[in-house]
Amino acid sequence: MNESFGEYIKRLRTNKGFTLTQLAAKLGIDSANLSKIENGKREFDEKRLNKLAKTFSLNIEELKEEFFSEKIAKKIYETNCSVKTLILAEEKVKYMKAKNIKQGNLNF
Amino acid sequence: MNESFGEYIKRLRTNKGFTLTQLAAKLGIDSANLSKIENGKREFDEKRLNKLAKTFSLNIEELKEEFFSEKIAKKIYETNCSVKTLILAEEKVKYMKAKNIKQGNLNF
DNA sequence: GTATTTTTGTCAAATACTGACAAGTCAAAT
DNA sequence: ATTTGACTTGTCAGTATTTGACAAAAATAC
Repeated sequence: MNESFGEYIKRLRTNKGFTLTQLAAKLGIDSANLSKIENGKREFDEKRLNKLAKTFSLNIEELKEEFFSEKIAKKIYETNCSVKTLILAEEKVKYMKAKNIKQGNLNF
Repeated sequence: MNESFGEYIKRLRTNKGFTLTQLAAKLGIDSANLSKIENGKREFDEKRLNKLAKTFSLNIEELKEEFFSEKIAKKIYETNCSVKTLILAEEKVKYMKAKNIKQGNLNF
């Protein structure tokens, strides 16, 4: 069990026997774009998560986990950061949360 | 020791007794923008990291750690994800690396 | 072979980001 | 009270990035 979000969608789609065109229609996008999404050349738009969940009867929370973990993974991958950097990042998140709870804003 | 990247810059600057205008000039930006950066309302452009390091005689690697950890932290914060999601993300990073070493591309 | 499915290239439109400028607040000095 | 300097905020045009659509090519199935 290890795959990109695109591969995840592709697996769901083929398991159900859908073509790109069929699923794309359900999601409200072009089949060419869906192809790119599955192959990691485009991003899946967050606003379509609900349609995706509905189509495959997925728990929306689990789906979001899959989706957001991908976003974070990309960031980690693209910055090519070390474990040390990750730990620092988690500390910063705590700091952000503490600060924004106090101040009630979203600045960061 | 816990601060945002903006606060980090501000601390460096004030410790040296620089004004916004002075540091901004060294970095090649407007003082108004530097103010926004320090207050978390703008992003610091990666291409200016070297000038920043030089100005304050910082180790560029440590500076990058500070910089990239912030980027990752923001992603984590903005997706409001759980620890579980983070663990999943790290697995995905491993997967990405393994896959792209094999395939030699950067698609994800 | 043809038909269907998938992938790729390209483009304009939409979106987001950047740096600069002007105008604003504020505190300290005179 | 006015001026000065440091900092902050709002706005805006220019830039860069991302998006969805269409056409065409490539791969797969029949």
